[in-house]
Amino acid sequence: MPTSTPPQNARERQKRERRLALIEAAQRLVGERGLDDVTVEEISFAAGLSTRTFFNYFDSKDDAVLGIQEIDLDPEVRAQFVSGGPTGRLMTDLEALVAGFLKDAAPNIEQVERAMRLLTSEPRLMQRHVAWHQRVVGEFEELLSERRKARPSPVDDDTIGMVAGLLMRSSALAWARSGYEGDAATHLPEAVAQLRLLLDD
Amino acid sequence: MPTSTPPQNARERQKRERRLALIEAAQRLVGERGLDDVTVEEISFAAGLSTRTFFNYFDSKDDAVLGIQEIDLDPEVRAQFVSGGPTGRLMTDLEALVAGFLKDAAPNIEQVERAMRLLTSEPRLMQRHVAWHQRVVGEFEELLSERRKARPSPVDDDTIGMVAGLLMRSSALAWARSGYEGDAATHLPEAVAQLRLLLDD
DNA sequence: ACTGCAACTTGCACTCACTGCAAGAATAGT
DNA sequence: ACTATTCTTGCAGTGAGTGCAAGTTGCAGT
Repeated sequence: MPTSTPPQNARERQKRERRLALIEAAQRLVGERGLDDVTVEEISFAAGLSTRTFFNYFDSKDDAVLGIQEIDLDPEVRAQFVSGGPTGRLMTDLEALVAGFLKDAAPNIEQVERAMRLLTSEPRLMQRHVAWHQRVVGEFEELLSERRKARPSPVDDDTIGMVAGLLMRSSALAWARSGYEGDAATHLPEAVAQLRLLLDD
Repeated sequence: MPTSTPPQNARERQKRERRLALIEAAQRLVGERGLDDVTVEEISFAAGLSTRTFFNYFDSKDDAVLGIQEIDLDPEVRAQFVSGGPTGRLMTDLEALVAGFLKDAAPNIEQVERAMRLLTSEPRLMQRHVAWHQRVVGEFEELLSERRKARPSPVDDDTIGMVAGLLMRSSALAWARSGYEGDAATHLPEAVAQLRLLLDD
């Protein structure tokens, strides 16, 4: 059961369709010709929209290629983490939180996969990608400072947030290495294990 | 004794001076008026150079504000790490490596401090900053894959690189929190301790 | 169906970051 | 002093991104 109910009215549907069309066009054209040889005008035209409208949907060309969107974590996962759950052990709960994010961030697996492939062929995109990643870490930190009330920790938000970000990225990389089998959250335990291994060296 | 010998010939000296002038002008003007209300033309003029020359020194306005430059790690630190030293224990050696980077990355303390302050007042800069940070992590990974020959590790380069990046950032943050007392490397042990604390939760 | 409303799209005009090129100035080596 | 090299600069151009105001389209109530 999807947490976000699919849109019923025409407005919402069109919005989603247009967004999708823009991402699809951007990824396809950039894949064919390279990031710097595709203009926003071309992407917009290919998606059947005006250039101006493109910028109603995305802040930049790069964002469209990466399909970057607002992150809205499953409220249930969020609530549970903030209230000190699900297990009460921080590292374990962090794992659950990151898994929730990974599920939310990838509504469309193929799109994410394409984005990750373009990320390696177009290094410039990495900039926007890590900026997004940083925003997610910021989100983690907010949740942490709330959770702190329910269950204090001697470790500061920055460190925990960065570790959460590390786990997210590490499992995404493992997922890519596996040839995009299943979903990224599958590789989370592996990421945690690697981290422990290093620290216990 | 500084590892990089100061430049003797006029060319090198001017280059450094012009670079400095551009950074100084960029930081000052952006601090006064905000990132989006300062043009590259104004920065260049304030530094006594042409707009075109600005782009011979920096790839973007943001880079100048942050004073981003090529990273060239102390060859000695580099060689020692690659050959499996200084202690042979990965986490400890990583700490030494990061300390080396922190020293190299901050040739001018005040400049770095100003950059870090602007980083909080101008969120857009964070994008370029993390992109730079990512480049450094990439550098770490190269060193790791070389070190691997001398001293293999069961942990993969990605994870180690990210942990090194985490330590670098964590100690920079602690340094900022301390009101920029001394230098960032001072706070490295603290960063490691925090990380261990979290993992051993 | 009609109407008024709000959301969305679009064209237009504009600013400015950034680039390639070619000419000119400064500097280093001999 | 002569020359090769390196660096600066102006110029002309591309294209990303923005504010605005005028249209268009879907929505809700009557």
